[in-house]
Amino acid sequence: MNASAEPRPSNFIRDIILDDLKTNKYAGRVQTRFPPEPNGYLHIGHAKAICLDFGLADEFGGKTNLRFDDTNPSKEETEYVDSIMEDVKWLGFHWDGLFYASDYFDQLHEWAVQLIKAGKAYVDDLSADEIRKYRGTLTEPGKNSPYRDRPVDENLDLFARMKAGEFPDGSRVLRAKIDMASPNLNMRDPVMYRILHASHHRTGDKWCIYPMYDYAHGQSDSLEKITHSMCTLEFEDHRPLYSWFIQQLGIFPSQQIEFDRLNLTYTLLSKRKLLQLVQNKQVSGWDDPRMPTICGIRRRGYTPEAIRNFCGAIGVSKTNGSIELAMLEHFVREDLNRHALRVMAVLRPLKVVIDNYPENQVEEMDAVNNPEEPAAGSRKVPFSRVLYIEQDDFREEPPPKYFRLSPGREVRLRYAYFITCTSVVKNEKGEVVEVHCTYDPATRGGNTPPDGRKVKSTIHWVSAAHAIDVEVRLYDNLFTKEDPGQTEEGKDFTSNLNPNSLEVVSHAKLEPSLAAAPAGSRYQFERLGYFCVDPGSAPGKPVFNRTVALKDAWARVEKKQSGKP
RNA sequence: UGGGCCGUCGACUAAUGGUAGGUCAAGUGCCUUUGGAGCACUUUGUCUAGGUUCGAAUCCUAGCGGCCCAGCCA
Repeated sequence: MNASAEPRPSNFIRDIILDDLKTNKYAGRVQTRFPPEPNGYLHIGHAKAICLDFGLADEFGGKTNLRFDDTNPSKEETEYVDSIMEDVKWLGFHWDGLFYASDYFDQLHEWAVQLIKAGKAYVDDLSADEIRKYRGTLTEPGKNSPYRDRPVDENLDLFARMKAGEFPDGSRVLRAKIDMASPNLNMRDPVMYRILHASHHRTGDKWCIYPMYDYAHGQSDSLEKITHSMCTLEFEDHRPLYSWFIQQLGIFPSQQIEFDRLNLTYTLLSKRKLLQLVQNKQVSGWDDPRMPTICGIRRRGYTPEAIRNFCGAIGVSKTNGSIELAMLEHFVREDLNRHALRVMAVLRPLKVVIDNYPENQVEEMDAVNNPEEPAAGSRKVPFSRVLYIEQDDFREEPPPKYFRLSPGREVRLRYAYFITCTSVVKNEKGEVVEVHCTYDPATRGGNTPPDGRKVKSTIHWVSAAHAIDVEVRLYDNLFTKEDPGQTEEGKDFTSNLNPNSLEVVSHAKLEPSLAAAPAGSRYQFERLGYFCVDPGSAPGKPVFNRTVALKDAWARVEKKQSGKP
C-alpha cells in the first residue's frame, strides 16, 4: 500500500486516466513507472513526479514500476541507484516491479535488427559533426545521409560488427529511417544506437553499443505494459518518435503524457548544476541541508508527509511556472507543528541573574511537550538563579511595539516566573552582557499573579548551570535570486550563490532533556523554529539543523519599521 | 524565423458553454503562558481584439507574450 493520498483537486492527467477507464482503453488497467536515470541524486522535482506516478496508479488500484533508465554507461553509477531506491522508499512509496532499461538490451537489439530488416533503420558512417550538418536547422530541412539507402544485408552486417566491437567509438551509428525534412527535428532519422566502449554498471562489458533514450524508453514502457507514461514537458517533441517506434514494432501501445516540471524560487533543480555544486565543494555534498535533493531536505529535517502534501497541493498542469519556496515551507511547518516536541533553546545567550532568587535553589518546572498533541505529555525543566535568554529578547531601548524585556519592564519566562528587569551590566564596548532582574514568586509556573496583572510577552530561557552546549546550523536560501539561472553576462549560476546560506552557531544553549537526542529527531525550539539532529553529530554533542524558522510577526513589524524610516 | 506547447488573483491551481472557487503569500481583527499555532474577515485575476452563442475563462479567428527543440545526453 502506498502512502495515502489526500483528496486532491483533479488534473488533466487524472482526467485522461478517467477517460481511458471509461472507454476501457487498457482493459481497466493503470500501470505507471518512475524512470530516473541513475546519474545523480533525486531532488524535490523528482518528488513531484514520484507522487504523480505512484499516487495516480495507487488511486486507481494500479501498479507502479521503478525503472532505472541506464542507457548511458558513461554517466551512471550504482551509488545513484542505491540512493534513488532509498529516497523513493523514504518518501513513502513502494514499487511493484524493479527494472532497468539495461534488462531490455537484448530485446531492444533484436527489435533493432527487425527494423533494419524492414528497411526502417540503417547504419550511418557519418561523423557526429557531419550528422549535425546534415540535420538542417530549425527552419531548413535536413539532407539524407549518403549511407541512408544502404542495402539491408550491408546494414545487418555493419550493425553486427558494431555490436562485436569492431569499430571505434563514434565511428558509426544506427539510425531510424524516418524523414529528414520533418519539421520536428526528432524525426530527422534519430540515432538509435551509438558505439560506446564503456563498462556498464550492470551489464559490464557485454555491450559496446548502447541504445539512445528515444529508442529505449518507449519500448521499455511497452514491455512493462505501461498504460500512462508521464514525463516532463521537454519531451513533448519526442512523443511522435515514442509512438513511431511502438507502432513500427507493433508492440503494446503505451502512451506518453507530458506535464510541467517543478520550479521553485531560490532553488535550482538541475542535476547537472547540483552535481557541479557538489564537485566544486560549494556545498558539503548531495545531502547538504541546503540542497533541494531528497537526501538534503531529509537531513534538513523535512518529513515525507510534508513533501507529499506539498506535491499534492501544487497540482499538475502544462503551464510553465515557478512555485514560491514559501509554499514548501508552509507544508513543513504545518506537519512539524502537529508532530514536533517543543523544547527551549537559546541561540545567542544573554546572561540573566534573578537577584531575589535563592542562590543555590533549583526548581523543576513543568513544560508541555506539544500543545497540539496533549498525549505528548510534559517534562521537567530546571530553573535557577542564573539563566540565559535570547539576546534578541532584550533591548536597552525598546523600539515601538517591542514587547520583550527592557529596563523596568516585566515579561514572563515560559513555564517559570514573571521577571522584571532592574539593571544591566555592560562591557568596555558598552554592550549589555548581563541583565539583572527580580522575580515574582506568585507567578510560579508562569501563572498570572493574583493581582491579575498581565504581561505582553513570554520569552524562553535555559538555566545556565544545567544547559547543554550545542552547535546549531542556520540555513538560508542557497541562492540570492528568485531564479538562480538568471545571471549577468559572462557569469554562471554560481554567481547567485548566497554567501550567507549557512550560519554556524557554535555555542547555543539547550535544555538538558535533549542531551541524548537521536540523529534525525525533530523538535521545535520554542519561538525560534524547527530543528533536527544532524546525523553527523558526535555522541553527547548534538548538532542541530534548522529546518525552517517559525513565522515571525515581530520580524515583520521590525522590517516595516526599518522600511519606512 | 520551422515545429511543438502554454497564457485565470503576487505565486500555484480549479471551474470541462451556465454563480470565477481553493491553497500559499499579503493585510485586518480575535485569541494566546510560543509575537508560534488556531479562528474570522479582506484585497487582488480570466493576455488583447474581434467573432459564435440567450450565455464564453472555456468554442472560432487574428494578434501579443512565455517555454521547449538543431547531443552519438536523458
